[in-house]
Amino acid sequence: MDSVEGYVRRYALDRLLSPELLDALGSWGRGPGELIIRAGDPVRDIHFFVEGLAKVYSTMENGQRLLAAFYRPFDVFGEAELFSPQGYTLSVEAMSESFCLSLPVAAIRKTAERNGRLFMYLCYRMGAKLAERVVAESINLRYPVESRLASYLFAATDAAGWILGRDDLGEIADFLGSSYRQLARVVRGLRDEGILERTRGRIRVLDRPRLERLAGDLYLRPGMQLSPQRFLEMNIP
Amino acid sequence: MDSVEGYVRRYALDRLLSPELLDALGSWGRGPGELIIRAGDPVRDIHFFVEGLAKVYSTMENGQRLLAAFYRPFDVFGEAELFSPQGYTLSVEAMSESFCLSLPVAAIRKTAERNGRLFMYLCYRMGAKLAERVVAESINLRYPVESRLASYLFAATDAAGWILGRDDLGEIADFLGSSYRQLARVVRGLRDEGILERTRGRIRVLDRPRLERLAGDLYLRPGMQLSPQRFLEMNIP
DNA sequence: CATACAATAGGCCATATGTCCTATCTTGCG
DNA sequence: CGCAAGATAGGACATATGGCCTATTGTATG
Repeated sequence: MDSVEGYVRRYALDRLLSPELLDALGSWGRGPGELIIRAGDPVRDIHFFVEGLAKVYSTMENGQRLLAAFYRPFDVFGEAELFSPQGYTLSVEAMSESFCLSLPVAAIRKTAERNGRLFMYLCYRMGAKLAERVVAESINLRYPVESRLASYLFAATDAAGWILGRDDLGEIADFLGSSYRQLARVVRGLRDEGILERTRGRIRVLDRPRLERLAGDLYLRPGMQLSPQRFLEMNIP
Repeated sequence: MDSVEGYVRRYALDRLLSPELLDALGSWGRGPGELIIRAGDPVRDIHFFVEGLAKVYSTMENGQRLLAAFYRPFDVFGEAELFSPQGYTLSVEAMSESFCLSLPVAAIRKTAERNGRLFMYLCYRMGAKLAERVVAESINLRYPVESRLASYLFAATDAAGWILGRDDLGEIADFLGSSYRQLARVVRGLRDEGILERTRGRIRVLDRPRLERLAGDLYLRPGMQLSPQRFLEMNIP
């Protein structure tokens, strides 16, 4: 973990934000399992995600959830709701020790005229997120639960194969839009094939390469994303 | 159909765009079944959709498609790819006589510093589209083909119940992420219940209220969208 | 340690959907 | 008119998935 100034430098936020906005930056951390954003809460800030691993999901009226994506730094949360009076659409949950810089929406609105670069970056980032959603949607709809579980495990396990965060099978079924029953079947199938093992109720991935081949390449498509610095270099003459 | 100036006035584009960008506006129309945007084409313009009905879909490597949304004026197409070097992500197809104003990306980049309002509006619109995608995704994943077909028909039929555009059952199955076989079964079910009829291969909706109840409320959620004018009024002091 | 509760494991059956195949129907064209 | 290509209708069967239920295991708590 670094200081606010350290993160500002690391991600060139001083080239993205006007001085007033730099002054308005707050900062805070969350531990595994804690919420960074709760869907439905009023939108007071947008958040720059600078440290950790987070998952993003929606919650339907009946309480069912659906995993949207995993995010790693650098990224932005809550920007989609910048002009929405409805509150946050998605919940964001830390899966490891995480750290954010927050920027009050009120400050953004007040200084909008002087922060064209921020809006350009947000346009870039939201455009990319839209494209990601389309890919994820196609895959979610057409691939079996096995592929979706493989994607989930591929993105959400550490090097030793243990799942990050504290989700049990029920939670994972929920996130994947599957039933507990079906997920249990699929887990057994993967276990029988030696791709993972279950020790005291915990899932551990044994054969990461094979898991990747099963995964529909859903989450965490790597390297497609520009930091603010690279974005500015490529788009501001 | 109106003149470019007429549309500019109608949607207050002169308050959204700098004079250089207003001058750079082009215009063109498309008939039913014609493409407004072809996925993969290089991104030369963003498009303001001012007249007609259009559907937006993605195409996967294997040729399968997936319907993303139906759009009516006012809306923007191609803005998600404004900063993307990858070409358009989605295809947009006119379903009725349609008309667009196009704005060259090169002109936007050149005048970016003077067009903060455009970027703000695009942030607003993309944020809303992201939220829509999340809702559509949950519904697509958890609702049966029957609901998705109901949504499709609800959004894509005229007052007399005839389907707009020239899609046959095969195309619709493709768009809904279903098989032809399953879609045919579902169509028969709806026909047996008197919700629609089939005359010489054409589908016609008979009982729109019942169809709406079946639909997962997927496409065309109404009234949630601000024109540029209303957006500016609410967000620019 | 004993109990209670939550999570896991898996049987059983119904439904939704996909794949393959064949017959019928439409439509454009010679 | 009569044929050929494409679209539609539907049977037969396999797979994916969901819902319900029961037994077992793990864990927290008194």
